[in-house]
Amino acid sequence: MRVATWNINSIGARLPRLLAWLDSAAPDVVCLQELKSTPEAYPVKELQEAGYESAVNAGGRWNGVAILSKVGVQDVVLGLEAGPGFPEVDDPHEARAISATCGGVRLWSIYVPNGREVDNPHYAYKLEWYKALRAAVAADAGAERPFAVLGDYNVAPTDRDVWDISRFDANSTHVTQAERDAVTALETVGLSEVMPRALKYDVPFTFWDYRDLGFPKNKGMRIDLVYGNAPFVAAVTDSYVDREARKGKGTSDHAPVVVDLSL
DNA sequence: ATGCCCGTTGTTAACGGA
Repeated sequence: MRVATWNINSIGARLPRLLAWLDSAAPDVVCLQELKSTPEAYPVKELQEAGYESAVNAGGRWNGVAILSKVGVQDVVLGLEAGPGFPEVDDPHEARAISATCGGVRLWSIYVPNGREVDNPHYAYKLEWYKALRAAVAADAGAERPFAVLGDYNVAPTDRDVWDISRFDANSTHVTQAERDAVTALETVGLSEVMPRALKYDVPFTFWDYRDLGFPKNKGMRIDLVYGNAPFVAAVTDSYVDREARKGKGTSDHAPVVVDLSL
């Protein structure tokens, strides 16, 4: 089974690129983030014609997550509301999480709040959101069924996971110890990271800013991550960041992360 | 070549992204 995660930065604008990538990479399941779509505008028919069922949590102009599957989508849950400790900071109805069971694997697609600046209330919201996520996934993480949380974590786990750490200051998000601790705290409930291969260069960045020739200069960040429970990690045969999908016109600013499983 | 931001909206400026 091949699963993937991709922040596509608008499913409306990205549909041609998405369909082409589904055809070439042929994943069984894809976790998508940043749909930037209303439920009505979500291209359910086009994706069906490509062979994928959709579970969708669409938030309109901002956010939005989905799970595409060729192997079924069962027991769909929208958001973190199902778990205790859902953060009440900012808008509690932002479309940032969805979970489903696909081909016997329980999967979450998450779009973690950006945080904006360390002194912005959105940063505290980001840390609260991580706490709620950990609580929400704890039971599945400890279970026997293969389980993984895939998505845009909006955190670079180490200094190596950004192109130049000296470009980040004390008010910069994505690289603070508190954010990194929030991610690694997922290990306390039984999850561990699946590290992808880079297809080029040493670090498998997943995001490059559109501005200032970010991609050609490889000024990237590794912020799209996969955490799985022990049965999921044991089944992994390969993982890589498909930076080819970042090339050319009309691309997302993120590249997909692909995980192959012997399931 | 991978090339000088992009997507959305009570749109023609503002906001968010990271």
